[in-house]
Amino acid sequence: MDPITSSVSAGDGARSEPKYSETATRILDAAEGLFVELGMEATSLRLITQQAGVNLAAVNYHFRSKDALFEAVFLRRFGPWATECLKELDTLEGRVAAGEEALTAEAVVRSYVRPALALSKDPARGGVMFVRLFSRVLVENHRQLRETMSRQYGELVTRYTRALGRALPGLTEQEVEWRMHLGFSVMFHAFAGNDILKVFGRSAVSARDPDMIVKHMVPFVVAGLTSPPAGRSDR
Amino acid sequence: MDPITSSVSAGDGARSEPKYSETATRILDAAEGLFVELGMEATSLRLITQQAGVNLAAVNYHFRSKDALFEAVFLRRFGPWATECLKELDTLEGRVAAGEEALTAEAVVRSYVRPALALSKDPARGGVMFVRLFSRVLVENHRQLRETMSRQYGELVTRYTRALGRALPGLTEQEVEWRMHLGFSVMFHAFAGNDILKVFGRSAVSARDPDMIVKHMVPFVVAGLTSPPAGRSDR
DNA sequence: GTATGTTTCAAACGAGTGTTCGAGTTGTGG
DNA sequence: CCACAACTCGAACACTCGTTTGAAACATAC
Repeated sequence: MDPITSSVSAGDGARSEPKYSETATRILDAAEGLFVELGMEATSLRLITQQAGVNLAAVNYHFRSKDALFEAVFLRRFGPWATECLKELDTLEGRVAAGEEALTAEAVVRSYVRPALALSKDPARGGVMFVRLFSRVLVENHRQLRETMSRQYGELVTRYTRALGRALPGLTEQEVEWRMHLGFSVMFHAFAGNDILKVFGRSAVSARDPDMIVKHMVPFVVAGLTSPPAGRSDR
Repeated sequence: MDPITSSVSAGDGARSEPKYSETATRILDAAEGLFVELGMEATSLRLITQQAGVNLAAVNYHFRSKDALFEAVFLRRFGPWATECLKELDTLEGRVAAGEEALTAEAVVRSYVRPALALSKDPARGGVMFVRLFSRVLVENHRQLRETMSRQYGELVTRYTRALGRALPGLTEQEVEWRMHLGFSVMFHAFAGNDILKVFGRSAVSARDPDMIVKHMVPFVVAGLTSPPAGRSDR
């Protein structure tokens, strides 16, 4: 029987983290690094399997297709991150409801930065790979993956928009969405190290220490989010 | 004789905008759109030449190779943008020296946003294509292109760093570089429409009107740039 | 007219792509 | 021991890829 259906859907309708066999894991690990470094199109299955030390046909056996492999590589990291984000939001909103904390933009930002930071510092969960992969997904056009994301993780963005809206009263819904977009964008690309200075060969900065990144990025993002509303009219 | 050497280097050592034959231009136009939409690796020369209505071999005749074509596609837009940015910086610094204007972060930001905005609104110069292409170059790894950039356009980033440093006294050189990186990153990805909400299928926002983008992005970036320095210590 | 240099074109080249297939191997329960 | 499923493996399939070639078409100058 093919191992795909047995691992991805674990029975009920709830989202679940599939367990992978050792071979499948080796493939995922190798593919992750190569997708991040070379991009999905430029990475061949032969390179992946060679680096993973498995047979070429194993990819199609375990993942059906290259596209499905990419999706699996991404979701393996994205799932846990999203789960942790929702948990952070839960506790934050709990504390706010209990009057123990104010719902500030910084608190919201930290609730999604913290899981990303934890991931970045944990090599066992892919380290900085996930963020770099995400920054690629933002720019490239993985239609199939986007469908999965909007189907399975729509709740995430809905809840963040609502929380940010409450943290930033005085802003229209459109303005909130704009700042969400900009704030998340900065985080992922900053973590991923997509540095303009690097493109120009002036990369003294990107020391790639995740703590350093957070230190510089969070104040930047918070300042952007909390800046006074843009001009009143719509032109 | 091959037309490459005759167009790219126009004699002296100065950077020059090469003139392209009609066939070469058709190729550049088609390639630009496809590289932006599909990425360089996923775009085949056959697709480009078919869409451009030229023979397949024309690419290698006019541009030597696919890699060189990509570089040409990018530099055709980047060159004019960089030139205009330097011009804006010149006039800004001139007015500052004459005491007619203060050197604010916003003025610096606008000096690189304005050329990008002008480009985005001018279909004859590629419209929004250039910014989207740049956002891809930020994420992907075009080694050859990066060498060209750092060789030919190092001045651009040097001058911006210096200007921003003067506009933001009180910041260390490292902090200035960090904010440069973050500020430019936001601009390109915002213009390019690399929207997180879009990935999740909640894309009510990205109306893609360049003026709208500027309206929301500039205050965000300026607020981030001018925010108080991060914590004093280095941890 | 011929000669010369530039540009186009159809066809092919060899290498590399994702995917499939069927035989082989391994491991587990009866 | 056997049957049966899960898994691995080498070989092949049917393409597509970027690039090259050599002959034709075109332009320009003498």
